[in-house]
Amino acid sequence: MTNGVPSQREVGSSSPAPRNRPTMDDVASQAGVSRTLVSLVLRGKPGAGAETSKRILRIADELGYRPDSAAQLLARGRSRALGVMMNVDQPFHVDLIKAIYPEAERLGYDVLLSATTPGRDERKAVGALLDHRCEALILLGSSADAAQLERYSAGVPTVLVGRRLAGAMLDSVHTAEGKGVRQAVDYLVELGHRRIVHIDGDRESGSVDRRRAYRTAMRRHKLDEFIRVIPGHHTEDAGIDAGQLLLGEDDLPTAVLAGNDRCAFGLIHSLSRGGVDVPGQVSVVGYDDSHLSHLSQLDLTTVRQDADRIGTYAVRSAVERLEQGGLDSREVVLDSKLVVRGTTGPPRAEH
Amino acid sequence: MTNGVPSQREVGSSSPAPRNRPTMDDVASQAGVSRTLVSLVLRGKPGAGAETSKRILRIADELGYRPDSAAQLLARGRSRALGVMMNVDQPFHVDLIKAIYPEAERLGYDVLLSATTPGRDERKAVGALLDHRCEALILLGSSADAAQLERYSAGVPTVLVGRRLAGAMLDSVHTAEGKGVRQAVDYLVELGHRRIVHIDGDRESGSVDRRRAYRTAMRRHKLDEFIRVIPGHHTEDAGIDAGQLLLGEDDLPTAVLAGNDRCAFGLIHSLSRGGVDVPGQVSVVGYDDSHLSHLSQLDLTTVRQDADRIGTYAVRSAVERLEQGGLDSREVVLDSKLVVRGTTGPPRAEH
DNA sequence: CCACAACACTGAAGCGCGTTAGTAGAGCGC
DNA sequence: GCGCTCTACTAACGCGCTTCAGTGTTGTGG
Repeated sequence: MTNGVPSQREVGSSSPAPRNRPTMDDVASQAGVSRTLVSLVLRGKPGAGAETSKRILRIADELGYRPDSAAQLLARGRSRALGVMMNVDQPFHVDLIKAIYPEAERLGYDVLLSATTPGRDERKAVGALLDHRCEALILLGSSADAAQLERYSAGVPTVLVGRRLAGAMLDSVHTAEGKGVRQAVDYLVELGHRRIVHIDGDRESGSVDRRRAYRTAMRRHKLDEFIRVIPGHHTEDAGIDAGQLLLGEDDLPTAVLAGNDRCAFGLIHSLSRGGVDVPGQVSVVGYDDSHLSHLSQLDLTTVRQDADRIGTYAVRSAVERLEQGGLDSREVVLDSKLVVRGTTGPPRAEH
Repeated sequence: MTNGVPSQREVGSSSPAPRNRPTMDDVASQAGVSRTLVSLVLRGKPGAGAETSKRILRIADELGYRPDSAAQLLARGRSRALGVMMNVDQPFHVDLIKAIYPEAERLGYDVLLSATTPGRDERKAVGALLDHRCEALILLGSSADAAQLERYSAGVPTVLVGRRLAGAMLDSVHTAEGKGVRQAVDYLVELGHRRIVHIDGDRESGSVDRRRAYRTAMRRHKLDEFIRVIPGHHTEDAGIDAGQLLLGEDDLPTAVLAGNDRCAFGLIHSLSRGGVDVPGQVSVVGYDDSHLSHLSQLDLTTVRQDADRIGTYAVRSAVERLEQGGLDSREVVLDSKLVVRGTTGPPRAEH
């Protein structure tokens, strides 16, 4: 059994289970009442006698009855479900999810998760959510174009998380990317850095703003001539590639602003392998403060986004829009700030 | 706008959108045919004329019609959806998800994701899946007890991933934990290690087997007296705690077998901070080979589980059970093997 | 010219529930 | 005894879809 066909063994035989899930009618007939009454009792509406109520509840429990959400949806015309699209290997999205669940539950909504993966693009992921009649869409790190987003938004309230869309007709929640990046640049400049490079995140969420903020901040410090953006992505691989690129050049920058933490990890990895000390020779700053950045010897200096608040506000936006049918699209901008850890330091002495 | 109330600005006004999603009836009346026919055409069943077919398809497209999966489920009595429970911050689960989606799609099934988080336990997560009438359950890293699992399994085919349940009446897919651990121990012993400690994963998936395999392997090498299991979890924090514990003792072991990669990261982190060199003074082995282990200077020696194959087999198990109604519960055991990288080396010379 | 099949299509029932309108009976005041 | 209000309950419709059992029309062979 090296690496060929997996072994399979029979381990007993499962019950010839009935596999029939009980319906409301089952509960009703068991209790000797009408289905309507069961429905009332189960939803806590008034109108049933105390005795009967208790009996119905007991029987429902005994039978293991669970309301069928599909039927509920159909009957009441709404699903009470929020659809959340995430990129399953963006640790920051994971942090967001953790904040989204409790807030949704608090407000009485279900959460439907749909992940993009290599091979499962946004359209598919969102399509799945729509098919299940989510009442609102929360898109984490969408890279869809404006037209596409408008289309979603026309059908169902849509909240864009982690990205801003100029003049769009949909809600968005994101951090003040500009501020975080500016802080990072200010800090590096203060340490004495001038040759500060930025690895960007292509079309991924927040990238545009971070790129622009980087340029602006550099200019404010009169460092126009040192502005340099290396095209990248929000992945470790992109960081590695950027590292290789830099290693192949004559002259390393003294500091790098990565597109996000993952990219920073990859970069540090390849720099270290290339014999370059971080932060001795090159300082590295990440973005997100995903929980990995605190750990391992990485100890990454990064720009913190408050996932809890972002997630919470995203849910609230969606729900408010749903329940108050507000007409104005809203942009929630949360604060972001630099967290200084161990991957940054004064620039090396230039040779 | 430091860290107080987030700024909110109005950014325009959304369309007073109709927000009415088109139904089959809409398509039917537009096309001047019956709903039945629309249903047939949209599902590619024969029985409609070529012209009419084309027209219906065109109109459905123009209207942006999407079948309502709730109604479909109700009507045809099955959801064609697999429910997957995952722990959102277990990177290994993420790898599994990536394999599950395509295989499910290939077999014509939807995937419903439900995450456990701190504050959202397994019951809740599985409950949500059941409410949506998933036809089968795929549980990644469940730590539910046997009784609970039996209960799930009685209602709907259930596949347990990453864990084995002795004599249970449900399918399971996992790696040969024993083999991986044995390889790791063999390797360490071969390098000359004797004081090999194991940090376990409490009740988390695979832990029991790994713990037992560790003990067995140690005994086979006549290292009974060095057997030591430190209670832990599959998290970085547990690794950090274990590291602190070890640092506080007189005598460090020469090698540690962590419960999984995350735990290994935490351990390495705290050892490094404590001035202990890895692998110079202590060798560390992880478990999972989650994609992080290749990266950063960690370069973790670990036991590889083939996420692709595990995910694929999990889906196949569920679907086969669903479609062939097989009666025997089956256990799929996949191979696992040690991947040697940079966190292991010969033991330090004992003082 | 009739029987019969093949084709293109339709009507109606029903999935499990929520909801609206309604009923039957008890209690009460006068 | 009448009208009234309450309480405790039920019948029936419809959500959007699939499916089963047809219906009507055309073509074919004898």
